[in-house]
Amino acid sequence: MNSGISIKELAAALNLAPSTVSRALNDSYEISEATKQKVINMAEKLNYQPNPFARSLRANKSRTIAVVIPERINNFFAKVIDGIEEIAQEHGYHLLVYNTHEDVKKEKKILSLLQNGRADAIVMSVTSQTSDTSHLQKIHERGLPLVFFDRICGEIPTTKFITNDYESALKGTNHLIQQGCKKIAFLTLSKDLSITKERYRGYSDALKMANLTPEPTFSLYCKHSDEDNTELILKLLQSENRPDGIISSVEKLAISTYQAVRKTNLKIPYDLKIITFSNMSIAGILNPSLTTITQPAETIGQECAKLLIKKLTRPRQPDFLDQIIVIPSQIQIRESTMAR
Amino acid sequence: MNSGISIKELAAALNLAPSTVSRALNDSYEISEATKQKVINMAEKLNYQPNPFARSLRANKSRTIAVVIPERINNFFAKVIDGIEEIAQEHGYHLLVYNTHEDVKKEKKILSLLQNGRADAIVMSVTSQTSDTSHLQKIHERGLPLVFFDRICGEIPTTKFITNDYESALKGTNHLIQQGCKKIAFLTLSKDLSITKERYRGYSDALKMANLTPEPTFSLYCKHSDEDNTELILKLLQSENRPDGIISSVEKLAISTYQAVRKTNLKIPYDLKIITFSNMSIAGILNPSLTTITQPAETIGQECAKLLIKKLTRPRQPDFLDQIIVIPSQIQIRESTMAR
DNA sequence: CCAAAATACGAAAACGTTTGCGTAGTTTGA
DNA sequence: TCAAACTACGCAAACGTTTTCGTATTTTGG
Repeated sequence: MNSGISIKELAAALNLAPSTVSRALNDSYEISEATKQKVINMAEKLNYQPNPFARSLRANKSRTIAVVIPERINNFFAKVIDGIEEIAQEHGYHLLVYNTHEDVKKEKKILSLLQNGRADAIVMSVTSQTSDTSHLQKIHERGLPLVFFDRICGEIPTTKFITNDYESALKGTNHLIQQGCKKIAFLTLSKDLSITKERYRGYSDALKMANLTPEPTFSLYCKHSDEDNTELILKLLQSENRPDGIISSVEKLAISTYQAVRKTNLKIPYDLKIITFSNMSIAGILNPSLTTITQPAETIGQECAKLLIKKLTRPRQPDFLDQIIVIPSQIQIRESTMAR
Repeated sequence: MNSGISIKELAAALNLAPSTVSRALNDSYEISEATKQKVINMAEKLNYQPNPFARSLRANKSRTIAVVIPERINNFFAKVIDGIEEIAQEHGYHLLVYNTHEDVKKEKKILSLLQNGRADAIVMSVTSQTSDTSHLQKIHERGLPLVFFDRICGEIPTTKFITNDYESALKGTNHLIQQGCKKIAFLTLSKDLSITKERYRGYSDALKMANLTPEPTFSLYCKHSDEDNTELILKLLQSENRPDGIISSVEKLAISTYQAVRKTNLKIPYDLKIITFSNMSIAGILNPSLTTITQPAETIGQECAKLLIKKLTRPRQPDFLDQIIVIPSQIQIRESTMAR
């Protein structure tokens, strides 16, 4: 299989002890320059590659970060991972990536697997089903560095990275109001999600500030397949007292809304305006083009990774502060929220 | 850090030898049922988690598969990884995922890192820059199981999984011809890519069969940013002898085409018809909706993983055959290729 | 009833690193 | 000049598993 040579064989080829070779390769001050050069040259010549598992076993470090996301076919999460990977690679760290598929059972299973030290740290965004957080608590209590992003878990005292969910939702809703909307609906995945709560707060406060009352039926909690969501939204659009504006908490519900609108006689933005949290690059070529609240995905990933790397690579770092770091989104206004 | 208990401590708690505990946990026939139960119960009670690095070191296996892709923000690759992960998880395998960002230098660096046995196998899709394949050859010669999908490397004698690129491109081009196109352009990334060659062959043969001649200027090789691509396509569309049909080898060039068309007076499908290889779920809500050749992404991932797992989990498996396994795409006809 | 086989477990080595400790040989310092 | 310090390296243990080999005890069989 992995027929590489070991440090013993390398040492034998040099008539040196393995310990000397190890120190030479690790640039120890105890080894003379001459010897170091010899070792390095021979290592190059024989293509010596240190066995990562022996290293990990010895050092109790894996140089690996686990990333746990609820969805892979998602521009936001993909970009976050790109950001994490960028920083991780700079420091020689590898990424184990796990997709929970929005399934809390899978999330628990995966976190359980990660208890054994396979990864030095975990960066994750929880499932829309995650309300019981004992599995997360267990990981944190075990001392495994854990940070959250986007869909965070408030109960765990660690650092979380999010965008300005409240403010963006407030601004987004305000934008709809300014464009003339009176009956604004809020689309999201699950009540349990941190982002749902914050974004709903922003939505709700914006309505109140405009002396509009948030109707209960205008908050749509979608959990199922894209088809089911489209159906739900269609029903809302066909109801007697239909909304004239929509703010969507996640990208795919905006897509479902476009799908649903196609089955009606409604026209965006004339009969219905819509704004969504989204990292779609193609929002601009939808017809009508889609107004988005663009989350700083890569930056979030980079910041997560930077924090982890700092903790993992420097000696005696303190535990992560129980804090929420906010990186603001940018609203891109397009046709879907044009005033008539 | 990872303050779990070791098998020694577990053995001590049971007044047994570590070897006995190990055998008990691995359900060895040499251990009595009574002892097995005791061990299992105590392991549960003390939350014993075997150290994966000790195992890997001992067994020279990592239970890890490396996935190397050129782009993460891409529905096709995301779905393939989902497929790989599904099968891998069923067999207790973990996924290290690397994004080369279409950069062959990064590809080389990553493959170099993978030489040390960190992963038991590699499944990858090469960069659009990959023409020299020595780094891939080296991995293969080292005996590390390696399979390719989609963007394959013909020089390496191993198993490759692709879709019916030639046939799909042929059918897709034929479809354009049937819908009335006379001047059909072909968009792709790089001449070096396997998929480019096959899909171009299909495109070219379809033209010949219809007594049309493929014009050199109608083959667009895009390498740069989305903006540059849009510019390139725009120039093509504004040229004197502009195409009336486009078949795009990759999703994002179809998107760029939509972007470019927006800057002209052309109307899809009246002035220009377009079909593309794509795994976008939202092809249907583009305006006009986009005719696609949908690759069986999940299946490709699953098949890659199945093949690898078979080799990794069964004793004395032969090396992968030097063969290409074809899983057909499905053409979904939508508005973008409607006849006038 | 006793040799042979089967059962159930333990001791120790091995996987490939890194590192604490020991030590020749050399250099330093008063 | 001679003890002290330093230089440059080797020995061996340790990380946590799994597995080979060995063996005491029990069971089987003729």
